[in-house]
Amino acid sequence: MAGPDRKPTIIDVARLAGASIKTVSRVINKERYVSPDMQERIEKAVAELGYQPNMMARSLASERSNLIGHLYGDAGGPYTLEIQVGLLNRCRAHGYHLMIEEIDYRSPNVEQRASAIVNQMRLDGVVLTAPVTDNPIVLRILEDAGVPYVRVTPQQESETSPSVRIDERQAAYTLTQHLLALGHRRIGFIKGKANHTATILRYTGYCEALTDGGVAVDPVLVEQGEFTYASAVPCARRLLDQPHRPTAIFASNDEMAAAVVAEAHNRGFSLPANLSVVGFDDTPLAEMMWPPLTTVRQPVREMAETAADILIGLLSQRGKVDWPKPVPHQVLAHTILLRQSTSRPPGKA
Amino acid sequence: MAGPDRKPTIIDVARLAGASIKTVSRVINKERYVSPDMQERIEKAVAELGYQPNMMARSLASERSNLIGHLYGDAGGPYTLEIQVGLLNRCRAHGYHLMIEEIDYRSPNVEQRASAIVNQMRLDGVVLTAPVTDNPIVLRILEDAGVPYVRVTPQQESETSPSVRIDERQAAYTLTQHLLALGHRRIGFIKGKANHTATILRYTGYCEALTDGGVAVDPVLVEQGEFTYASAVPCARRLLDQPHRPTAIFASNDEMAAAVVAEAHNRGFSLPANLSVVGFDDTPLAEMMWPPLTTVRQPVREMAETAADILIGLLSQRGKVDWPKPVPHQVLAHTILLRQSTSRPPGKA
DNA sequence: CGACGGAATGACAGCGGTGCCATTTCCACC
DNA sequence: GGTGGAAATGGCACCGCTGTCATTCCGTCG
Repeated sequence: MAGPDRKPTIIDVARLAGASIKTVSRVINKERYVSPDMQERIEKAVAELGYQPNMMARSLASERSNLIGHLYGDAGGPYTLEIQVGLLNRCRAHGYHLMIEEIDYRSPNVEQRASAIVNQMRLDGVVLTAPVTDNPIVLRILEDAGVPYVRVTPQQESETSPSVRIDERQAAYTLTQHLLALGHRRIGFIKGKANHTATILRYTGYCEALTDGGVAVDPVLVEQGEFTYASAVPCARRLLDQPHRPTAIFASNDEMAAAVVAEAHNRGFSLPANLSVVGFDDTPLAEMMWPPLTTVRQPVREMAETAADILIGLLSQRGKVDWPKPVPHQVLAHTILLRQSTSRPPGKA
Repeated sequence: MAGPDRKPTIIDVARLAGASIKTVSRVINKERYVSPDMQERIEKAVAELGYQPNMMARSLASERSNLIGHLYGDAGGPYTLEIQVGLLNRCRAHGYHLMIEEIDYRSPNVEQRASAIVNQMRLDGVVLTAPVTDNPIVLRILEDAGVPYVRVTPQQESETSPSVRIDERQAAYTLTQHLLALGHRRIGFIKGKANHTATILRYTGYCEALTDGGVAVDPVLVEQGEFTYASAVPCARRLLDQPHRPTAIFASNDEMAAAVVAEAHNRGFSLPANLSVVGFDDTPLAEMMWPPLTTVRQPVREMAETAADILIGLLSQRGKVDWPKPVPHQVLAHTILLRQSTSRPPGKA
């Protein structure tokens, strides 16, 4: 109980176990060439002292920080949170710690900030989520610093870094087909934020499904939103107030779908009888709203876990060449969730 | 362009600027006693080399990690995310980095894990959110390690650590009063997870308001939920299927309120005409559902920012006694948000 | 004019580990 | 019995920075 007040160091352990610090280090790091006897003595000493290796010292000496960073752009949403949960799961399992950094990708000093994050903290690896995934400055900094990174993004697969995604185009295609199959012909669409890759892919899927189904894409039925509830309200209004209004609306994410639903309720429509609505993402909101929303589930958590696995897998074999060729790309399965916000269009019972 | 390949160190800067590394260190740390001339030379050298101090080395030498941890229990929800956004804001502003760690407070090795997090990473300070705030093991470890922490929790204020909260009892009281003022007399209540402090306080506020308003608390109208949508579904059913059913329902959080709303819709009720519903927290869901939910807004982000401020404020004056006496406790203002899920009870127009 | 105090700078020893390179011990094998 | 090599251990420099304690260089003051 007496003993020195400060935290025990490896030296204390070595002394107590009657070994050299180097040998203690070996035990801590599970290296080979330690006799069972010695190992036991050292482990006992560690336990007795409650010794915990100092990460800082470890990192300094070994050039490995055991830190993984999550760089993301828009603070918000359940998406980011799910990503973190997934990352955390894997980090914990593999002895890494997670450092999260929001980065304003529009700000003029992204460069400075990204560089500070990466270089000062000496992150071992980084996971990027949209829209940071598309920022060339950030990517360059990571490349320059030689920090491996994995991107979680629906974007075009790249030669230089691994990525994890679902097939967003296909998902949107299938979801649109579902509406067509129900008999809808006038299907409104609310796009996401301009320039986001997801926006483009989801819209493409919608267009292709219509075309393949023999329905022309009508620009009057396409609105530009920004992935937020508020942004979708005016879109929903314009769509619903048209004289010849759509019988179904495909919103590019669940939040915007919620806005459509709210506007429909406001007008006294009964859903889905008067109007079918579908969203995208399957955020918690989707099943909490009324009627529960037909949408497509993106396995966000699994995607994050996969990203972490790829990253950690690489880190563990560092010293090799940069990336295995070809660079790994994972496409995870999505799920179309048919809930109660869709039905046959009015008059086509 | 040529130059050494490795990242520049303080030594390179010193050499280039013709100064000692100690002086460079002074400039980096904005210490006093550096001549303007010297300062300029060094800053120029730093810029030229793109020098970034190595946090690991810094931490090791200075015994300060510039790391703040967020320890939380239940992965989920917009709450955790908002907290992180708030913390991140402050961390960024003050040069700290945020390390997030989920900790399973029920697991048998909480102790080991909490200790590992705190001691290995040498966190400078920690912010706790419920329900980790109430875990004596974790608290003890923090105390033992001498790591200052701030709790974001409605719980009883403690002598030993600062806290940030809103007056949950009062908020619930006011919200209940609102329902009473509208003319409701049979007001159902769905409690949160047992043993959570918030659960108790919200329920207490409800009971007190009823009593003060001359209405007896009817146990038939009180259900036990767990703060989740799913847990509230059966509660809502029991409440709504009673022969003499309540005209209003107070759910202990927004998610559970959403469940009530969904069940009401299922029964073809029109809201709020047939049933008033209120929630608690003002999660994004509250304004995205239909009808938009009357609830009480907890300024979660500000609470996190306040917690961070308290913590950082303390860290900056380290070397003093532990905590200033008395330990700071902040109570932030909540806001009752009257939206469209409440109205006079049927028949009392 | 010498003493003295503050400003400006530097030397050097750690902080607590790991990497690299001995060194010692112990066998197996010829 | 000599020898080569793997197993087991230790010594020590060093990772990149800060804390502590000189040291130098003034300007001021009695």
